[in-house]
Amino acid sequence: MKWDDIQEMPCSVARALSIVGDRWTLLILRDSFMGTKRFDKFQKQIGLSRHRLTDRLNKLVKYEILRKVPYQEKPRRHEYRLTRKGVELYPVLMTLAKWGDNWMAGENGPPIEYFHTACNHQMSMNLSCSECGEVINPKEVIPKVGPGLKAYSESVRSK
Amino acid sequence: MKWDDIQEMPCSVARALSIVGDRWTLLILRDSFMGTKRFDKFQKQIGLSRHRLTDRLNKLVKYEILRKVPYQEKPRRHEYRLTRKGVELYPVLMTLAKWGDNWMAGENGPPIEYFHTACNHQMSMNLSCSECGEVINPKEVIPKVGPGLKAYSESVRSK
DNA sequence: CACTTAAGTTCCATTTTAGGACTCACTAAA
DNA sequence: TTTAGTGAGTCCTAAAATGGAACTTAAGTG
Repeated sequence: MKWDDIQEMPCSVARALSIVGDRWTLLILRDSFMGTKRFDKFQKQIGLSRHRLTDRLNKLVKYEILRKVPYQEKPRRHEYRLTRKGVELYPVLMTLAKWGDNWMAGENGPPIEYFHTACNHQMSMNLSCSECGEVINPKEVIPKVGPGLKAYSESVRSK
Repeated sequence: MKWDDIQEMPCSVARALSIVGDRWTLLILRDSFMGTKRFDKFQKQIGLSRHRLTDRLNKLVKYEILRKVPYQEKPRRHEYRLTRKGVELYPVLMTLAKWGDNWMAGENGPPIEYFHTACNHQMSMNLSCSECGEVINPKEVIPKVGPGLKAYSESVRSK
């Protein structure tokens, strides 16, 4: 199976990873969320080759996760900003960060801490139910076949 | 920068990705959460080469995200089960899935839907604040230098 | 004019990956 | 008692992805 094929899988995790699941893309997005917008800054902060960075940024623009916004003419220069679609990857980054904090931080503790201005507390983030608001326990969540998978199975069967 | 070097970065996202941020690992874990435990089953469901799978499973065992549990002797066979550390990757998978549902599902809708037995509703998952319980708005979260980053800067400066 | 900056490109050597064939230890079927 | 099958790998080679350094373009600076 080639990497590009996983985009076809009837699985939202696979489809998301087909865009964001390579070596560097999530690190680029981490920097985007921290305010980085320009090519050289990404390159220095992340330390990947310029070649790769060009590639990844173009892919993110193609999939409308970042967009190029000109910030000067003569010479024409532009910066990369998160779109709505990009901003919605925030939970992915934050859950990764939390797991890293919990399991990979080492003796010095987490590198970054988070402060919630809405309630004035240092905090961490949990998953909660959109309906009842309670914190999620994985055992209380049951995955069921949804319309996308049903349609897929039918289309496979009819071949 | 080599891939292995990102583990040294003072960033929890980078450290988490150094383990789960390659082409296949999160797909393996997705299957683990869906109940898959055996080599061949992973291989068939994901469609990666056996060679890669061996590699990835060993890495996950090494980092104590999965553990090998024997289920028969003669010949000795074992299955791969999530550890506590592994189970705590649940939010990462679910936030990826939600993003995929929202942005990559296509006209047929999401392949999987989720049902919360605690409240008896079909639901999706949000990030909420550990302190006040409110749903998180990224703009209301301020990252601050934590102890891990402070220790790191000091150790760099003293060189 | 020589130097610098931002944002890429080009080239080449090295790494990683995909996919198929092969192995090993055992069990079940003919 | 050969034959086939299964689970879990290992080995090999060609193809793809990557890292690093040097080069390019279009300005602006001293």
